[in-house]
Amino acid sequence: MAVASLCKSFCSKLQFTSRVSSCIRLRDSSLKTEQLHSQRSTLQVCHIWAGPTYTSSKVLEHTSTQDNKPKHPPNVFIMYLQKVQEQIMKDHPNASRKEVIAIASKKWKDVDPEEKSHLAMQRKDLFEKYKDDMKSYVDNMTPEEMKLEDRRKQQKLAKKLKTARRELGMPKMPASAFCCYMADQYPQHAREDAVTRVFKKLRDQWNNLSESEQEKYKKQSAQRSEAYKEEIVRWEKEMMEMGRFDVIRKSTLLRLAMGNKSKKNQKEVEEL
DNA sequence: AACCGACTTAGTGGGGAGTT
DNA sequence: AACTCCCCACTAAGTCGGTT
Repeated sequence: MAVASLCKSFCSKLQFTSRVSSCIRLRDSSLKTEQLHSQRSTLQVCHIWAGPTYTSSKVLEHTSTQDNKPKHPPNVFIMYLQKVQEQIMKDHPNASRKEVIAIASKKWKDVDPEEKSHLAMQRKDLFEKYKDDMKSYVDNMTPEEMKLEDRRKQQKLAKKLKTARRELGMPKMPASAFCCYMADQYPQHAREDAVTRVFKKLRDQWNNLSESEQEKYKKQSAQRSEAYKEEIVRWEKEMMEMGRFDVIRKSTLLRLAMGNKSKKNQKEVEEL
């Protein structure tokens, strides 16, 4: 709450138009109050709070839904980085994050072995505490936390799958008739009004189009859909040849398994 | 044992989800 | 599809835990 009130008071005094994207940090509560007192952090947080979507209630909502999962402690270099970065930023006010890390990395090589071992000891303690905290977290997980953990795992898998598919060039889903209409019309109206209003206008226009006028876009969409079907079959065949069954759609795998009429095979596929 | 992936920090640019 | 804004990869070095 100290963070909230501090930011609110600054936001009321200052008018910011731009925003800082790293608002996630706030939700992680990793920005300490002391850090906020430094001008740099305060300004950054005020950027976040001054933004149109991150109102105080939203941030509070995020923090209140935080689970209690212990965080993995940083390694010794990260601990060192945290220690020296403020000074580096003071000495090199225009340095990018990458440059700050590079400077710290260079300094790290010359750090006194005694200091390194001191940090290592600190780190060891933190890790022991982390293990204890983690154990009691796992032992005392609430049904909500279990659900959250499951969701995390699923999200992670989904993300991995998505990235793999993208990297392997999976064809994109075809655009709907409405999307085809938007693609056709939007450029002509883009500068007329705010985006949401243009979209509303085009939505209304779309709804008022006659059957025959809509037909043109339905045809376009159908063509794309046909092309997609061919592309995806080709792509999935290619993936099978590469042995990448993990990226192929479940429906295709199921169909193949059914085609083989092998119940064992189908079971295996379903288990994927 | 050796290797690999995931994770730790913060700022930032870019990707992508959500919106119509 | 275009746009906004949220979210994530990237960057550094080191470490853990799982797999080969």
